[in-house]
Amino acid sequence: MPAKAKQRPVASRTSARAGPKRVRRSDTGAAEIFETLRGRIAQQEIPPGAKLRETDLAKEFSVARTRVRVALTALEQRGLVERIPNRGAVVMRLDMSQAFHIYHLREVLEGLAARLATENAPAETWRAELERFSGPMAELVAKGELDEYIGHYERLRIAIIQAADNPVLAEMLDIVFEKIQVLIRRIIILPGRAEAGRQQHVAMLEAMARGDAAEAERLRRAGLHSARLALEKYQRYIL
Amino acid sequence: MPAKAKQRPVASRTSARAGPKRVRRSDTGAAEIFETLRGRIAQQEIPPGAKLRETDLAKEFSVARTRVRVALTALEQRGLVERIPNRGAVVMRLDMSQAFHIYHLREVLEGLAARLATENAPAETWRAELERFSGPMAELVAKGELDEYIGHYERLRIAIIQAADNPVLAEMLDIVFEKIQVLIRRIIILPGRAEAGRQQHVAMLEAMARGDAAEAERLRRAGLHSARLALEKYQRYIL
DNA sequence: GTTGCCATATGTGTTGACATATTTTGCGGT
DNA sequence: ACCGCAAAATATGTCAACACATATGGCAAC
Repeated sequence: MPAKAKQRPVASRTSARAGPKRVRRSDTGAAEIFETLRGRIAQQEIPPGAKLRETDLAKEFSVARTRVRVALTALEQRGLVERIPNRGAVVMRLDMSQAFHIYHLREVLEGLAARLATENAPAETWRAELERFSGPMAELVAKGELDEYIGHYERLRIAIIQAADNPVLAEMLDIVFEKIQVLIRRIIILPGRAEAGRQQHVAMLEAMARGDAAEAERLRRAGLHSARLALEKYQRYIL
Repeated sequence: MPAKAKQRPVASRTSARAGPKRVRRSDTGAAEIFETLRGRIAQQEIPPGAKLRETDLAKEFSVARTRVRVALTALEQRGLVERIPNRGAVVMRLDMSQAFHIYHLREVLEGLAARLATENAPAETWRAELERFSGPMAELVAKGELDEYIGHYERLRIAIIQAADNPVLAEMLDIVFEKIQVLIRRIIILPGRAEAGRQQHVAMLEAMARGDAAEAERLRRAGLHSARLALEKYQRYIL
């Protein structure tokens, strides 16, 4: 029974990755490369369609190409890059149909997370968040302070997933989230979307604060459903 | 510039893997090793806790160790094996808590699949399956012909996922399914479970045949919920 | 000036040897 | 007999060179 050694030496880039950083990897060092590239891809530091050359990456990270290769294999398995034989790895492009597919998934996965979180955590847990979303957040929205808004949004999302206490679910949400991270910023700026999302979160948090797990799930799903409809309506302005 | 069509030799294997066999791989040949090992692990041909030695596998498949390594990396990413530095890869053991976590996921994922399938496919699609589950299948259950029962069960599940037409969802269901494949056989033999499952499928198919997507989702979720309860009740007899 | 072909260059895929960590074996002491 | 320690054996991790496929650029023909 090997106790897992905590290792996360470098990598802290500008990126404020919030999700569960624990990724099943063992190959020494390759994990860092994987994480770094994953972050860059998720934030479109490396744009979709860009080629990732093994030799370049090997030089940049000062490692042998083998490790880069392992990292690329991992990225490929996660669906972040596509590897074409003898031609290299290109960053996956997110088309609209896939975005919808992912939103359907988010709907049920985050709904489940909300339900489990409500069931597992004491109801008081959500009081503070509820007040934040009721009061201060409304101002942030009104003032258009979207960065801070997104920050709180993210924190709540993480808290819910942690409270849900289901590692398999957490991993899957991580996989879908890293693919659409960039989309979220574009959806939030859609007309009325930020305020709508805030109100939906307030409603959900009220259900959670009173321990109504089924209703929390229903409301979370409804929220993401409406986000998907907004995406559909304004898709020409987004992608 | 002529676009070259890439054709990949489809590895037909003895194992009757039913799920979407399309796995994002590019490294030549490693895909076959991956698929083979995946099948063996899913069916417990290789038991949980067993060590997978790279050198042995390399000899068995007559390939260099590198390719085995790539395959093992893929298996690791899928959560089928755990790689311990300098000690090798061992087949993941499924403990009860993880089984419950996965069942929670199945509940929402297959529920979503049922809903989408109902929305996408014409209602008549499900007539034949409905009749099969209403009539012949009842006899199979009564006679204890569980192999054939499971076969039809599987076919329907695949058909629903295909009709749902959501590749991301299909992939995730594949990931969770390969982990608990063996559990399903053990659950089905629990007292009254086979017949209960059959009736639940009939109810769901009726909803699907009348195009009631929301109800189909609800019923599928209810079915898997009760399966999870059975698993919980009889867990001492299963693991 | 444009098109098709061939040589060169770049980058990926593969291999085998080497380095390092772990497990096993064997020996001697208590 | 039983432990402990050390050395051999075994298996994994790493690397650098080689083989092969694809893209690039120049040159000749029209």
